[in-house]
Amino acid sequence: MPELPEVEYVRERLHGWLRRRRIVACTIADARLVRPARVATVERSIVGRLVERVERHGKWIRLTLDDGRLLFVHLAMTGWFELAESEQALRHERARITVSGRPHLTHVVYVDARRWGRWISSRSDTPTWAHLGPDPLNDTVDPAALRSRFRRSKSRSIKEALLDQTLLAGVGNIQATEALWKARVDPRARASALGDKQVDAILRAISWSIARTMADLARGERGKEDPFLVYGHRGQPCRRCKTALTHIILGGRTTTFCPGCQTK
DNA sequence: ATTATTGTTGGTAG
DNA sequence: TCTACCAACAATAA
Repeated sequence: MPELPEVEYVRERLHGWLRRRRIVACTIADARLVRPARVATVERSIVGRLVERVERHGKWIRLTLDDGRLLFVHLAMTGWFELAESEQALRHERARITVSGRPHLTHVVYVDARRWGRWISSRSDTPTWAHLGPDPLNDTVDPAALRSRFRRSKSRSIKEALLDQTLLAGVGNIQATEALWKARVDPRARASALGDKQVDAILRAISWSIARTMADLARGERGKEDPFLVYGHRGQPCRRCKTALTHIILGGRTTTFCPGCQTK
């Protein structure tokens, strides 16, 4: 389910469950999760270690262990973490980390219906992590730097550019759709053609959208009625100008927008 | 039965 | 080397 706000929510929970705890057991039930590494190798690399840090950049989570070992986790479309009360496997459980605790052992379970998620155990940052763009929640994004990155792409739309994790980390299809509506920018506009004002408006809109989703999560609104203004609302009247929202495919993803008030 | 889905990646072509 | 495009990955819900 996750884009940046959901991944941050997961990170906060993991931090509470794992930080300063010792990993006493790890079972990886799905070899796909760690491919091309071996399940036993990854399990062995983290068992016995203390978890020192749980961090996030974009949609990636990085656990730092007390010997410097790093465990990178990507939730992809349907990855999530839950606490399990017993040895009984949860629905779609793919892996489990058991940590020592007071008073009992804690079973932190990774569930993932579609099995697109990834765990990577490494002694140093992966190239993917190293190449991520600035994180709109953790970092101060430099609008001028972002504009110059946008200008380098010849033909790409702003919608496609926003999904490029090396430009900005953590923005997914929902956040991009919502932010472009909020910023009144046509998703088909060439990224290279955007003016300073538009880029500034998009950055503000991304922060707004992330903050709104995080507030919903904090209120425990997950799975409640849909909080989005345009995503998934094709055919409905635009809340600003009443024009019917339409949709197109950009970068292989459904993109809903208002043809009336989102301009190039 | 059909269609859609909040994400990345590897291959290919240019 | 870089950019762009697209199929593939897999399970569920409407």
